[in-house]
Amino acid sequence: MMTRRQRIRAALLTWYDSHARTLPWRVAPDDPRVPDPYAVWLSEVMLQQTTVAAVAPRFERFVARWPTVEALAAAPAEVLMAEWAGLGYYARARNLHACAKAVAERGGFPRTLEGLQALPGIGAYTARAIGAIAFGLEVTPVDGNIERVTARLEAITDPLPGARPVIADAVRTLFDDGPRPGDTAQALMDLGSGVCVPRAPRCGACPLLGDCQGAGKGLAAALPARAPKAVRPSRHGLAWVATHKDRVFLELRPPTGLLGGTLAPPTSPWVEGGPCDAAPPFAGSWRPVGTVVHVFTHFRLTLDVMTAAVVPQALAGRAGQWVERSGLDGCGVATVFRKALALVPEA
DNA sequence: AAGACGGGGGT
DNA sequence: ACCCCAGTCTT
Repeated sequence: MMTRRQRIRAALLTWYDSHARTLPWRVAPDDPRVPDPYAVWLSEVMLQQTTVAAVAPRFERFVARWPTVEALAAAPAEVLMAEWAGLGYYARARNLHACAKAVAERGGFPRTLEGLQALPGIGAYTARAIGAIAFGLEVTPVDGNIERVTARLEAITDPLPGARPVIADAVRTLFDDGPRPGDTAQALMDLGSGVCVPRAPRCGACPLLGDCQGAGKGLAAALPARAPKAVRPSRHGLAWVATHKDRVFLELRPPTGLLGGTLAPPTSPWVEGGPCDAAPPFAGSWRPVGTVVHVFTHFRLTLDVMTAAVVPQALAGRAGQWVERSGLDGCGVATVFRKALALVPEA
């Protein structure tokens, strides 16, 4: 007689053996090779707060350019930032570099949860993901996917974020301390990504349907419950895009804070309330070329874009660089400023 | 405990 | 156009 836990784990792994996604950083379930901790770490950091579709091509570029953690550690920071541009949460790129240096220095990744979690940019989730997938530690990472799968499986109706510890306990009880921990974690991720999806779960395709208490109660689509969302404030600002022939003037933003370490045109402060009337950073025949709306996690930005043809001498003493418009891809410009620069007509 | 921190995808 | 999604670090 199998217990419910045994049934769930067996069904999950059997499903994974035939349905595992093929991903650039993944070792297939029937492949005897051991996953490369560098690839597991890099992919998991890139995947924090984002999606497989966005990460896959960027991951391939990263490993082609830096095949080992030692190579990444030796990369110049601005080159790494340029490769990261567009992926968001730029502190991850800074921490990635710091982590690579620390790992190269100590001669490899630590093989314990505590050792992993002490590294920059590796928290409770990523430590468990690397531990389970790369080192076979019998632990289960809890990301949004696994949280959702588990809340449904166990019909946990308390709202997030308060329910987080309850769900984490359920994950431990069901999935820790068993065989194939890396495949178990990846199976849960694939299930959450393709079957047990947020809005309209495909319960008919789920290998765990028979043991899913949420589906049994008709609750699956409604779980996990969430506390009411906070209202997102609105801020306004101006961006000044100086042009000279086929170049635009960009500055390096401060290393920490919003979009830290990325290249951007000069902007006004971004203030709550109506349009602002800040003075341009330097003289020019400024004219408006349009407006960009960009939504950040904690506010919505309306950016009015101004442009002027400016001779470089007029900016003498101002730190920054004139960048060719054709070279803007790969040079560390965040998405909001790519949208702004796209509004500026060719000289 | 709460807030800061991007961007992309579905509807 | 709007809504939803998702880890780590700092304060």
